[in-house]
Amino acid sequence: MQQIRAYLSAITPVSDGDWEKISSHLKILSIPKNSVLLKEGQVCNDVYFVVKGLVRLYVVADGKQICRQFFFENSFVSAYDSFLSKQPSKTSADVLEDTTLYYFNHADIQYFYEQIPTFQLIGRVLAENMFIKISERVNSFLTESPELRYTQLVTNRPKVLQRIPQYMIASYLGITPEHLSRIRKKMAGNKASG
Amino acid sequence: MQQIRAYLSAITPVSDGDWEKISSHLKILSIPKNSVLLKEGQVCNDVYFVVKGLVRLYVVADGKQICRQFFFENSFVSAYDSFLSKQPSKTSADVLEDTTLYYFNHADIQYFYEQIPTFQLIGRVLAENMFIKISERVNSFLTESPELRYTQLVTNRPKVLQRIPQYMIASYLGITPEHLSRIRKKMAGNKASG
DNA sequence: TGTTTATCTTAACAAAAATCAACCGATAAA
DNA sequence: TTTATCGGTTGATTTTTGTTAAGATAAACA
Repeated sequence: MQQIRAYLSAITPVSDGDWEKISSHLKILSIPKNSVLLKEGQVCNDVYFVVKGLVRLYVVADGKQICRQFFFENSFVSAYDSFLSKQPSKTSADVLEDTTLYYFNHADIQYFYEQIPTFQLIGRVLAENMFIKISERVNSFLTESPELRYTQLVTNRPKVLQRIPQYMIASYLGITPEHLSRIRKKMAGNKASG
Repeated sequence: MQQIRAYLSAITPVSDGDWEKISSHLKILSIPKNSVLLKEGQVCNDVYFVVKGLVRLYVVADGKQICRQFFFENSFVSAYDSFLSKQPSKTSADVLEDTTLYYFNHADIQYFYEQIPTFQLIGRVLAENMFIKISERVNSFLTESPELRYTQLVTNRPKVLQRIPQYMIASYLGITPEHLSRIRKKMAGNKASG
């Protein structure tokens, strides 16, 4: 639980009183690998904080699951568009390992916004940070080849390589598993000869 | 200027006193077609509101300009990642028509956050909305073909078609101008025969 | 342990998209 | 008016990526 306080404190100081208000609303959830957190069509009513394990957001297109993002320990995750708009989510969520989460719901957060003056600042910075991260993802689709996107992933997010099956990484990169396999083969060859 | 007040009031009520504080910091800028607003490598220090005309954000890759987004009348625009982080921007900005803008800088916004309690809420909602919009763009790259991305653009953002040259739209969709031309030809054919 | 299932790789082929180059039409400049 | 220039189109070709199908590896499980 102190992980969350530390996370929020990095944005703005959290007093003991404020933390009491927040922590008293936190619920904990431990679920095994492959458990579903949110199904497409449901309204997302919760924001999760990953303590242990890993959450995946994905969309289904042409019957295939396409991974939007992976969230590891010490990060917040939600189908935030659905959460904010209260519209049915196009995104689904599940966990790829045995996972422990803290979470709070829409009403909790409304309460925080009303009762904790600095929580507006926290909410803003969290949204800003999400925006910055996803902006980089758009940039990578616009300016980088799949091969470069993969090498960037290797250097910037090694955890993804270590903990997520390759066919899911392929969908995250916007390519087929077969194509990613070829990219890896090609890179291995280059590395050996160069 | 009332456009801005209306825009913000749609998020949360803006009192006369708050509006006085905000509007007294607004600066206006009228610039001709093709003027540069921000060059790659500069730190973005301003947030603009488009009164008339149209702003383009783009990145340069392999010597080519690739359009990230277009902003028409009645919208806020900034290289927001650079603005927030105060790091040199990878994104450039210019105007594609004679354009009139209101703008305020980083210090102005800090002042708003400190002096106007509800401005934190406004900043949060603006960031949330930007996040939701760009999320849809990521989704479109992950799940849609270039042809579908184009047809979606035709139906959802006709202004883009009307006011922006085709080769820029192509880069926005992540394809070459030649390919977009072929997509259009194919669609015109389908329409005639279907 | 052996057996099943999931994941990854490989190859042959097909489709999609990029590249290269020529050309057309409209607009702007001389 | 003539001449450049720019944006768009088209065709031929190459490159990239997807599809299909088969086999290899490895993990999960009885």
